[in-house]
Amino acid sequence: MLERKTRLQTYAELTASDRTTIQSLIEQRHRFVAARRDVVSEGQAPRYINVVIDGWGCRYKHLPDGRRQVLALMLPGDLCDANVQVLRRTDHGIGAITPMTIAEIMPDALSELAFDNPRIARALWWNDHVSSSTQREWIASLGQRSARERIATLFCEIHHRLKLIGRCDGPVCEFPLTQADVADATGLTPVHVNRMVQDLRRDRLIELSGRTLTILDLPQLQEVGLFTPSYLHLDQTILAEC
Amino acid sequence: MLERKTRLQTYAELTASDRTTIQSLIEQRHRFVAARRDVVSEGQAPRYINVVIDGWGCRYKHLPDGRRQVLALMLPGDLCDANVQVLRRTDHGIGAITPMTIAEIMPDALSELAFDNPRIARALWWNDHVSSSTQREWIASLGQRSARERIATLFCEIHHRLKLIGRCDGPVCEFPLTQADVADATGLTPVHVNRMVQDLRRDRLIELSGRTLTILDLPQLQEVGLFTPSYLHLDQTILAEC
DNA sequence: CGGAGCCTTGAGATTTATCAAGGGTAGTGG
DNA sequence: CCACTACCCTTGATAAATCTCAAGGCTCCG
Repeated sequence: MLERKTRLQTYAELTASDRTTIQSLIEQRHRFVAARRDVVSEGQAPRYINVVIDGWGCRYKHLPDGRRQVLALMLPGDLCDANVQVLRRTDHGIGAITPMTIAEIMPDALSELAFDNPRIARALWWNDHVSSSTQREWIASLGQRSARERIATLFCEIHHRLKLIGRCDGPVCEFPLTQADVADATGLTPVHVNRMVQDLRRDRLIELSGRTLTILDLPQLQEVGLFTPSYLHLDQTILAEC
Repeated sequence: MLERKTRLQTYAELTASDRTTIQSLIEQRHRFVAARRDVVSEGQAPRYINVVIDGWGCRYKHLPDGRRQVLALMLPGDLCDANVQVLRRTDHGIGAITPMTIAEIMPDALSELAFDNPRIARALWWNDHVSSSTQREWIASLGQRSARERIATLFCEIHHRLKLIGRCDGPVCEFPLTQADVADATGLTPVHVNRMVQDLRRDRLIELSGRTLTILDLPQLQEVGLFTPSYLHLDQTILAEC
């Protein structure tokens, strides 16, 4: 099994004992969610803080008439809703794209931990900050980038995030999203996503088949997508080098 | 002068003494920013936490090639960047739309205050939560709503937010955004914004001229925009009734 | 009076969506 | 092992939404 590494552990110089504490918190309660089922449904009152141990998911939201928008991708190590205890009910859902393993943490246990341990508090802080920054980049993407640019950007983001958690084999990584998922994330039609993906293939920038994405020319793909990884704040993470 | 009311004061049952404390924090250091100038520039290292006392601003971001996206509107009472001390440099800017009065708060003073006072901490928490929720709604808007729907939604959001801070006179409110600003916020072209605004006028849903917006038929406008105010979490604020 | 900034309008191009159909593939049950 | 189904990807033709370019008008202010 791949090393389990929460995103928290990438955000601050945690000591061995910090990690053990977090690890034990994470191991207490696991939940398995089948592909295409909800981890947290829209409107549901959140009871736990969910940490993705394995599998891919997404945060999503529906308009009143049923149109669906993916708000963020959740990859292994991601913390779903650090601050959501305040909420009566969530205004969005979290869905599993692949089968997922989720660690459920008691909110109180985590806040206690953060209270006692400034390094962990800081890591949580950072986690929020990065997801907020990523949300902002998605707004810019949806507002300003063309279809081709959005898709290129999405591929770049995924590549960088997977690399950070050690789930990239050079230019190759897993890619379990369907083109319909990509459409929901980019605000495009599945048909149009398909055409743009084919363009990127034709230009020898990527290969995509099965559930595998290969980035043939990352610098070029980044240029096509006007992608700069700064919003992921990889530079301020400990694992930036891996 | 209009009552100064920070957004914080709408998020928790603050006592008179809490308010005095916040008030004194806010009164210590004021800054005036001319219209169309930056409050915080992109890439700048933030030194203070900025609270909007008066005037309208926006959070914005540029793509590498210069395209500009407005990420959020900043109205009186809004806290610009509660958590940004962690950052070396911001990945976005904050610009003044009208002349603005900004209170600059020392980050340390605020965190100390939050540490000592759980009600204020809770209010800060809420503030973050609402802006995050609003960001999510903007993602959904840009991804899924048509031009007409986005513009209707923007008008509705502004109306509700202004009403909350007591800056609506019935259906009438100030609206200092140019159509180019609306274009940057909705990811559209100024020309197209113009046409959609005219449609909404023609349908007797709004009036917009000078710097004044009148919503002639709010329920209908909300329906056109598929707008539901829940993401603003007005229901959980103290001032929901005003 | 002259600018500058903003709004408005028209014509035509481009991007993206819609509708419809066919093909591949993996898993399932007989 | 084969047939079948379900899900996904692909393609084409056409329509709709949005953008681009260009020009003119209005209003406010110096």
